[in-house]
Amino acid sequence: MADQPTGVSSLKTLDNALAVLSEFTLETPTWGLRELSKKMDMNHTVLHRILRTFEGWGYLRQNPLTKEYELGLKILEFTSVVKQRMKLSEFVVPVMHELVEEVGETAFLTLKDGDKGVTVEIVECDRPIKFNVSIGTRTPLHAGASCKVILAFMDEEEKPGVLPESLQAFTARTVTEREALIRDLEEVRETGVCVTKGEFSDAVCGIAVPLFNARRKVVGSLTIAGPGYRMPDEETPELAEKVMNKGRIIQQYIDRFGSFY
Amino acid sequence: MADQPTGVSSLKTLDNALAVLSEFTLETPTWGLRELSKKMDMNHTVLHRILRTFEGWGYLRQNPLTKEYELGLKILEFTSVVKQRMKLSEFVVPVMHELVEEVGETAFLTLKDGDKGVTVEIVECDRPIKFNVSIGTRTPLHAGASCKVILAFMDEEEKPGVLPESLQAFTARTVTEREALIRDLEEVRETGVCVTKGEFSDAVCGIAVPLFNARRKVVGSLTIAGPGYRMPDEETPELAEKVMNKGRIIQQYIDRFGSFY
DNA sequence: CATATTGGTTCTTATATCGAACCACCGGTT
DNA sequence: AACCGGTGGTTCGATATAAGAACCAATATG
Repeated sequence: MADQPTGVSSLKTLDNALAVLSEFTLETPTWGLRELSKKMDMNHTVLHRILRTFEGWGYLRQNPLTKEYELGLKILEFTSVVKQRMKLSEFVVPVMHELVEEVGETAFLTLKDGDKGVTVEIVECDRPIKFNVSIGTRTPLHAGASCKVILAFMDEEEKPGVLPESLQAFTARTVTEREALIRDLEEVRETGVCVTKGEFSDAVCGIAVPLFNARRKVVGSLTIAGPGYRMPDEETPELAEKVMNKGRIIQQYIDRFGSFY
Repeated sequence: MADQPTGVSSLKTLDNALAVLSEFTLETPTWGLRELSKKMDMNHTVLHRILRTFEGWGYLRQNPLTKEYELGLKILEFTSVVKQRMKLSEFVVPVMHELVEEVGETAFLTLKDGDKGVTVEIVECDRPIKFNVSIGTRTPLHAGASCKVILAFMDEEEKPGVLPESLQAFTARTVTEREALIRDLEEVRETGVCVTKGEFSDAVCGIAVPLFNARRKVVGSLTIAGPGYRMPDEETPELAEKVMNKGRIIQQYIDRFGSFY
């Protein structure tokens, strides 16, 4: 998390507050008042007021024993709203379940949000070893099948804005060469599907197809991912075909009901 | 949504902002600037700044076509944090799945949050007709099995604070008589399980057992719910037994790993 | 083409936030 | 017990900051 504020036309108090909220992450889900005030280099009185206000609304709550603050249950209220807005559960998830049945690997749906891909829905497969990811995860667009396929189908003029100067390497196999990446993307555009091996996480193979809105702009992707040894090269074409089929079904749904502007 | 602020030691700007955010509900997920400013009786300039600040952080986003605002994907980031904090996915959900297999109805986990019960996890059954509920739903504690069972096991001194003056009726069968409710709760405490029929939603039967934290305070409940005709009186004892069994397993887990302070 | 919307911006005033200094409490040291 | 360093929490005056009337620009409607 720990995003940057926009800086333009924003409320300082609210900016501060949201910066505070963003510190409650998977890595550091709880904070003491003083502890967080040091971390953020923020006057502890100011921080205290912010925490209390959030607490009053249920966004945060204080552990009565340790006095530490953590995210409150109020947050959960919004997830239903977001998801229903994306119309995910009623139609897309069942299709994802079918896909998981067919391929035996975890499937997930990614949406483009600015210069990041966000995992918005996951259907896990029923095996002890499987690809693991959390809802809400944000990753740059240049690595991993789910994100690369989005990048591949973006308008040329939009790309410069979302690609950073230097492409961060997540594994030894992440494509960090601009030229190489562009060649990759061209191939993805030709075949209509993106297959990656260990680019974002070691030993993970991903197969992804793009999803478009009514104006033919990429808005996200449908992906399956699993351990590389279960997805050898000779089987990927067959798997890719299955992902593309389900992708087409979801696409038809989007076209008809116009979600994901 | 649309909760009240606490009023004590809070930041007005942030309070305003959170009040704004709370207007983005399942019923009204999108708002135009002027439209919302009227609804909230708030100067549109002020509102505009709030919306823009939220937008800058990804909590809201503006539909570029309609110019309306809606919740952004940033929200999803937090859900993983909350859930992992509750340690739900890794252990509790599998147990809930087992329960759903056994009884063939939807199961859900409710946590007490102040004077409300919050649905934090749902495992739906695999039937066309089933009980439906959204994650994050907040309901008063006096109606429905999932909430009544929490109320039943709360400390006596804590109850006055959470029970409103008049008990809202959700259906014709909601218990709104204080005396009757107290008798119900006593029975629940004796049997250790709460069975309700159509108290919160018409024709819905719910069976719930309480969950306690390390200090033996009720923190939530495990519930199954389905259409009344599939859960006739003669079968409820058997179903209740199954819910209690799974409840015990989850309870053991909580006792060992101490989630849900 | 006038009117009434909409979203968005500017600039002044007054108000709401900041933050130093302040408790009260707790646990360990001396 | 007195002291220290560490919590979380509170108070109140100075001033930075957000409120809001008046203002665009654009679109839609008659």
